[in-house]
Amino acid sequence: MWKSLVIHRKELALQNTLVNGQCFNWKKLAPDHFQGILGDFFVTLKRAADNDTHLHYMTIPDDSDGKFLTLFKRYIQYDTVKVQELYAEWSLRLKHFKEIASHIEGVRCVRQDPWECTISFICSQNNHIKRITAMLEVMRQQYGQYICDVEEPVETDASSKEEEKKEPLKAIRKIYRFPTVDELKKATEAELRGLGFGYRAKFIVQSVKMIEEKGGDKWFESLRGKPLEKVRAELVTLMGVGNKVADCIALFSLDCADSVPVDTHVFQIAQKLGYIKGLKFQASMTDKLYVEIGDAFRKRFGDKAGWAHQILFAGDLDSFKEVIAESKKRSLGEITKEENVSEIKGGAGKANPEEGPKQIQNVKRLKK
DNA sequence: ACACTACCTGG
DNA sequence: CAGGTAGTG
Repeated sequence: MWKSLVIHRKELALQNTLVNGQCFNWKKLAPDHFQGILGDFFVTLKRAADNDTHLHYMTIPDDSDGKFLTLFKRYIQYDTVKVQELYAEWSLRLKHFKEIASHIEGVRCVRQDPWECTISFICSQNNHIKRITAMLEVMRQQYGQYICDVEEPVETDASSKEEEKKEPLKAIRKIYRFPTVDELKKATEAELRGLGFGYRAKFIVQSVKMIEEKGGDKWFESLRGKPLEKVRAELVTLMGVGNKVADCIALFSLDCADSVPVDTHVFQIAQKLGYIKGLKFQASMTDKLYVEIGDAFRKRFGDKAGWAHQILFAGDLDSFKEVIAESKKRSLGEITKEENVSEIKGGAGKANPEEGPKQIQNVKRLKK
């Protein structure tokens, strides 16, 4: 049974929020048509082309008591964050932010379950979204609780396309929820390797054990509300969790809106644009440098810098790449030149008077 | 503190 | 090479 929730496209664009790399539990069936697994529910989300204000949803099991709606609202931070206000504020404050953001409206950070988020991002290292999504699907099917069957059009390759054009093949996809700590505890390294997790298999097994020893879900909950530095320090103790993954977990599941995950791409952009203090080029990421780049973002965007980061880099997906690549480059360059940005509400980071755009002269290639 | 590398797998 | 990390000099 279909129901609907009032939320404008500009507050939540399914494409820009659900499959931008912050979570891996959603599948795009068509534009504005997605399916995913959220808690105990299998969810279908849809927007009509002629309706900007309503989001339609259907779940299995049916949401007869509104339990899903509560869960979903918390997931998208419906009551707590208005992204249009953030867009407006940064657009006003920072030249060209608007230019970028106008191409990628409705980007939100979702508030995920920290346990699922942690395992997901351990899988994300040195990996791409498509495979991460596939790996986690396998993990759910192997260790999670069964929810339901869903009929889906089967993926066709080019050669067989002709014959299947008339009546597209349907396949049954079995939907399972994400395993609990106890459920995933049963997985062995060999098992996970066999399932295609590669060298991450060991990290998962060890981290699951560590998480359990620390108290599981209760440990994660105890991290909420703590400052980012503290949260990151705790998370980094897990095997397979470094700064970047820790920041992803903090931002996407533990309410650290000021967390700025610095991946290789952000690192390279920051370097070229002189986000980094001093003129000396550094070939590799260090703890110090990592924090420095994050601080540069926090100084410019304030206590929700992680959201700004997410909006700016959500556009790095193929669908947007060409459209905004140029405007983004200019924009980020512009941002470094902005004065007085530390006045932004809740602006964090230390003021640094002598900081300014410094073109790095001899930027050698990062990778060969 | 920083540099460098191995590491699973597949597009 | 891909939205990294642990381990080693």
